Amino acid sequence: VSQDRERGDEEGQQAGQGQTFDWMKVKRNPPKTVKVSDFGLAGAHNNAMRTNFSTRQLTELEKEFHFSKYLTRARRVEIAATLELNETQVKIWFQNRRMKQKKREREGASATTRSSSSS
Amino acid sequence: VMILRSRFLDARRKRRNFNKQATEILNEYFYSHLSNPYPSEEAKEELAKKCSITVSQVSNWFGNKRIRYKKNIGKFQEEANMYAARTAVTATSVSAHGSQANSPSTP
DNA sequence: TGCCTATGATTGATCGGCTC
DNA sequence: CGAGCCGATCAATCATAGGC
Repeated sequence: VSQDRERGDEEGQQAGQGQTFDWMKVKRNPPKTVKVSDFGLAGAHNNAMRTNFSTRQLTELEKEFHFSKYLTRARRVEIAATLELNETQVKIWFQNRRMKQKKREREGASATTRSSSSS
Repeated sequence: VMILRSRFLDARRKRRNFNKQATEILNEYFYSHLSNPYPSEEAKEELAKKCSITVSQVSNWFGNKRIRYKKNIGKFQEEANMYAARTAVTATSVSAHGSQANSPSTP
């Protein structure tokens, strides 16, 4: 029957209509791609936002991925240095790349599931 | 710099909008679960079948919808009320009847 | 025809949970 | 106890579709 529970409205400010649920308040922490010493920033924290990989970097990463879906610590260090990226960025790229491939396989498989629907 | 957006392999971005029927189904689910618009894998599959689209597309749709909704709740108010009213009827059919004018729960 | 908004897809990075 | 992985999601952006 009743299935509602939550809330912690402390702000005390609301338009009034559709209530504000938790998922609407979710905020992601900004990336921490700390890239110190680069520009004379007067601030203190330098969070680099979404990195835009160059075509060269993507090409290299793609090549590596084809060679091996998983990275070894050594390989990661090497690639990061070569492409001027953080080890974390390389690690995450492979992570995302694997997920991307899996998604593709899944979608492609469903299409293959056709043809012989014999009887 | 600017550079390269050569997403040279973005031909697939030849997107096409979904049918109005599909959008109806997706919105109906979204607004009837506004407190938690995160369909389970099973729910996504069912929605995908009903809408004749892939599960990934259902995920994309919910992902975009959630982000854009919370980005500008006011802009979706009308749409929200419309679907809320439309689905409110089904909820009341179970219990006695109660009131259906507005949304339940009001702290 | 040009311009602006709506919308589907892509993707670097985050979040929580699990394994080792 | 922490590092890497998975699965889901976020958030910003791309490129096109649609309306005027």
